[in-house]
Amino acid sequence: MSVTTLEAPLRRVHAAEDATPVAGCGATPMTTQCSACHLRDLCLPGGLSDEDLLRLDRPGFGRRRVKAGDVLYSEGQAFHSIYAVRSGTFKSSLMLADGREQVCGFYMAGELLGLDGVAHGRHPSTAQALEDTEVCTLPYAQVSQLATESGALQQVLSRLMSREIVREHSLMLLLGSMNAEERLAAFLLNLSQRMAARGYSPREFHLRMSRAEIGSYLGMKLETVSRTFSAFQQQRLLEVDKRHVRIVDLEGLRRAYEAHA
Amino acid sequence: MSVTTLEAPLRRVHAAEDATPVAGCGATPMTTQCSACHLRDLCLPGGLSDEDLLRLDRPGFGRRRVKAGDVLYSEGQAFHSIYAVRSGTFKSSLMLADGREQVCGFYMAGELLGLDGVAHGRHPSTAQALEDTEVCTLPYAQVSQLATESGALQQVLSRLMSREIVREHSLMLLLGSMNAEERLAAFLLNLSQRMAARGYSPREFHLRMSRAEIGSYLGMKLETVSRTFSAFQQQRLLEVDKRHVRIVDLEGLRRAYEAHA
DNA sequence: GGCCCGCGTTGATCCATGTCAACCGGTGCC
DNA sequence: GGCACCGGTTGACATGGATCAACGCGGGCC
Repeated sequence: MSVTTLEAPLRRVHAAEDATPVAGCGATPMTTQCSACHLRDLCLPGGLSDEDLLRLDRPGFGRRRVKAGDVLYSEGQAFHSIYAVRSGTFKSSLMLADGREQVCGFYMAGELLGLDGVAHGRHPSTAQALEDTEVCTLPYAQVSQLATESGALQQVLSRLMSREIVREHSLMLLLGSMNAEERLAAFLLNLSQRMAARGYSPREFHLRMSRAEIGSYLGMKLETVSRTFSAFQQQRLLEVDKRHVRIVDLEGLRRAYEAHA
Repeated sequence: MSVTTLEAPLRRVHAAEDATPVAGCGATPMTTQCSACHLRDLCLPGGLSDEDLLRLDRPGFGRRRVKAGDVLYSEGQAFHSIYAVRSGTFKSSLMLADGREQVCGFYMAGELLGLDGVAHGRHPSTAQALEDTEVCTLPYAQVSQLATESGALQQVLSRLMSREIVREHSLMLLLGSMNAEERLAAFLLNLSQRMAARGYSPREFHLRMSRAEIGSYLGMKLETVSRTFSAFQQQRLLEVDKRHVRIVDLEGLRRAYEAHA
C-alpha cells in the first residue's frame, strides 16, 4: 500500500488494467468497489465518509472498456448512466448540422462523464475515447437512489455538477474573450494541473488529442494551434515535439495566460 | 384565476410586484409560497407533485428586490443561497484581471441563478440586475435538506443543474464555431423562445441588455453587434429600433442561424 | 432650456486568425 | 520496399471582425 512517489497510484491503475480480462467476453462482467479504487479521492467518492463510501460499493458498478476512437455514448442516445473514467482520455463534443464539431471537454482518470444527460433523459453530446480506455458505468437510477439515502452523497453529486458548470464558465471566458496565445496557455496550464493532481509530472506530458481537437476545443483552427505552439517554443516557454510537451517556463506560460494582450 | 391569454400570467407578476411593500424597510420580510406562485411551472417546482410542491412552501423562502444596476451577489462572495428570478432580468458574468468582462448568461423570470456556487462554496461569478427585479432567496442548506426528504425534488434540482450544463454546451458551440450572424441569430431565437414560454410575444420584445452586454455574451464587440443588427434589418429579417426588436421573418432568422456560412 | 453623458450607429482602416497550399516524417498496407 | 495516408508544420494570402473615430439621439440634471 505504501507508495513512494506521487506518480505511483496512476501507474498502478494502468498495470491493473493490463491484467483485467477483456470485458464482454462471456464471463460475469467486472464490477468495481469504489472503496478499493485508486482513484477514490479524485472521483465521485472524494470526501465521503467511510460509511458512505461503503454504500457506493453496494450496487457494484460495472466496468467497460472503450477502444481508441470508439464512442462511449453518442448525441441523441437515451441516457441511462454516467461514467467515471478509470484510465485513458475522452473527448466530449457537439456536432453542428453541417458537420462542424465543437469539442466541449476532455476527461481523464477520475473525472465524470455524461452529467449533461440528466437534463432531458438523452445524451446531448458524444463521448469518444482518444486512446484505449476503461470506465466505470454508474447507472443513474442507482446513483440517484443512493443519493436519496445519503445526504452526503447527494451533496457530492451536486457539487460535481456545479463544478462542471464552473468549468464551462471559464471555457466561455476563454472562448469569448481571449486570443490564441492566452487560449493555448490556459489549456496547457489546466492540463498541467490535472496531470499533477493525478501524480504525473506537471511539466512534461503527452497530449492525447490532435491539433484539430485542441483547436475545436479552444475555438481556433488547427493551423493556428500549431503556430501558437511554435510561437511558445520560440519564446522558450515550451519544448514541443508533436504531442510531447515539456513546459520549460511555467511562470512565463502563466504570464502568457494572464497577458490578455 | 382564469386567464384568457397566455400573456396574462407574467403581467400579473408585474402587477403584484407593484403592490408589494418595499423590502427591507422594517416589516417582516415577505415570504413566498411556491404552490401559489404564478411561475411555478417554469421555475423550480416545475413538474413536482402537489405533495412535493407543498413541501417547498414550508421553508417560506424570502424575497428580495434588486434595483437596476445593483448586484445580487458578486464573484468571491460566500455562497449561501440560490435565487429564483420573480421578475426582471439579470446577467451573470466573470471578470478578467484586466477588467474584461465575459457575460455568461441572462436570466429571466422563473430561471435559477447561482447554481455555480455549489461547487466551492463561493460564487464564482457576479449577478447584476439589468432592470428593477425581484427574486426569491432559496437558502441552499434548506433546499438541500428538502432534497434529502424528497427524491422528486432532488431529481428536479439535478435536472436543473444538468440543464445549465447543456445550456453552456450550446453557448460553447456558439462561441467556438459560429460567425457573427449565426451568433446573433442564435441569441435572438433563444430569447424569442423564452419570451414565448413566458407568455409574451415571440416576435416582438424589448432587449434588457446593452449592445456591449450582448457582445460580451456572444464573444464579439459592440460595434459588430450593432452592424449585425443592421445587416439583419437590411435582409428584412428584423426591425430594430435601439432595444426594441421585431422579428419579421422568423424562418429567415432560423436559416441565418443554421447557415454556418 | 440647454448641456452633458451614455448608448447606439456608421465609416475607415488594421490585424489576428482563417484559408489554401506545399511539404515533411512516420506508419501501415500492398 | 515503396506507396499512400495521416498528422503536423510552415508560408503566402484573404478576410471577418476589431479598433479608432465621428456623429446623432434622448434623457437627466443644473
